[in-house]
Amino acid sequence: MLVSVHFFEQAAGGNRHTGKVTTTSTNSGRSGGRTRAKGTPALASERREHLVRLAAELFAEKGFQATTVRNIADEAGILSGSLYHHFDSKESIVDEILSGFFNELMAANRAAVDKGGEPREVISALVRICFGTLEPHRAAITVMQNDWNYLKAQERFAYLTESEDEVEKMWVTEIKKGQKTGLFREDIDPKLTYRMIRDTIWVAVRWFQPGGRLNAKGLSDHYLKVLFDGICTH
Amino acid sequence: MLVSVHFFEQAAGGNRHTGKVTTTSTNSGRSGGRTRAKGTPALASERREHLVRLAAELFAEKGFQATTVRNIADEAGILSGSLYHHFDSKESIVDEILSGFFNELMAANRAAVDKGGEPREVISALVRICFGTLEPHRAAITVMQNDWNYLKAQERFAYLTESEDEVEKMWVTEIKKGQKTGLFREDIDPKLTYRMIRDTIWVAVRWFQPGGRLNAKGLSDHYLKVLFDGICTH
DNA sequence: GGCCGCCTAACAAGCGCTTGGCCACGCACT
DNA sequence: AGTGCGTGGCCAAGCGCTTGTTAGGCGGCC
Repeated sequence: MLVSVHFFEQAAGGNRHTGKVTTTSTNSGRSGGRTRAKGTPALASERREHLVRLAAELFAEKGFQATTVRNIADEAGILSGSLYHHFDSKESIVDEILSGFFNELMAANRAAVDKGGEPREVISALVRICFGTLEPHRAAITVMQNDWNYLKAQERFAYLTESEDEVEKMWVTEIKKGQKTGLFREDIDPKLTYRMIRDTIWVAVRWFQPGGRLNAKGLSDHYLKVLFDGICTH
Repeated sequence: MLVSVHFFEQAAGGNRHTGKVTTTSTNSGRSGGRTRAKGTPALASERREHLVRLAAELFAEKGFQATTVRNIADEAGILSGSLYHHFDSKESIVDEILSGFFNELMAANRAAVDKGGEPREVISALVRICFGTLEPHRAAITVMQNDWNYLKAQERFAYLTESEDEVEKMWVTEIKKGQKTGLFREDIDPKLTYRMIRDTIWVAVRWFQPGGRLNAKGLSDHYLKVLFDGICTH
């Protein structure tokens, strides 16, 4: 609504709707180049991937539901209907983004747990993994924050809930292990503690800026300090 | 000819609209008796407040943008257009909910800071205040979580940003004070720490259940333990 | 010639909101 | 007692607009 980011090469290219004025020249000017050069038959569509990245950028700013297919098309300099040549629905776009993110995240999480070690080390690793995804997967995390309820209600995105459950088990197991070995306090609730850690990390996507004062490592270090030892001096 | 209408048209008119039957009980109680008793001219509309509460419940589940005026009207057993007899826009409904919440929150925050005391006590009080609003103001907090970006872009809701800034100053001031007196560690970033605390608290509205295992006090106690001293034993 | 990428043009459904009117009630006034 | 009238609550109908999606066609490249 408020956006209207678009650049104007589109004005020439799109040449608008009711404008009519002979489409013809339209194409010639804009995508005429296309310049996919010579070789490269574009494995599994290079254009498609580009569109996904454009969509991801918009999702990262406003979330999934708040982004319209016309927003995405505008950003790409095409019309909304043309998107359906590459995707069969708006949801399949976000599916591609989300499943990619979750595959990577779950693989990294499992590796960290399988590697073993002291609970403190494992949890440190998990925290670092999560913060580490903040930059490369901003879109997926934003969508996960804003549209979780909407998406998880659809069976297509059942993997969201499944992944969530699996991750929770990892964390709770590790926290309990730490309590047994006397490393962690007995008077904290494992499940509750996990939830708060999880939320604190992911919600950071709202104010985290890739080029900003703090990078993923700085955030992780800071948070782990507070998490393990608190903000008080001892 | 036209006279014939009188008796039942109202009852029929009540649950109209495509059969549907709506929420039933709502109506029966509603315009049938009307029963506003005798005196009580209903100061500033008692009906209106009821509608606000219904809307708040829906906002608490799905957020503001995801809730339609027809959802609200359905819940009340009336047609969407009828809502505009009480409110002049959908936004004025959420405004009522949000401004009420922020007035209460800010007053409590200011009181806690003005009361003074050790930074640890002040911060404890602030944390408890926030967790304490989770139950009575679920709707406002959910909206604040889901629709913050959309709302803060409109000047009508300028008080959101203003309040946010004021609260941040309170927290940062208090944290820095604690660092100066040697109570809090020097190696934490006040602003960053505040943000993480804030987010952790508010985001709890997603899984917090009023009748559940933990109430606001339980949550506060647990969180303050971890915040001040960490999850490790010492 | 076949495919890829895109346009044109529309669709049905849903959105927030408006307009105009009907009805029941309560108060005031004859 | 009756009449008149204001008012609060709602319905009926539909406005203009946006949403995701579809159908068919056209042009350039291998």
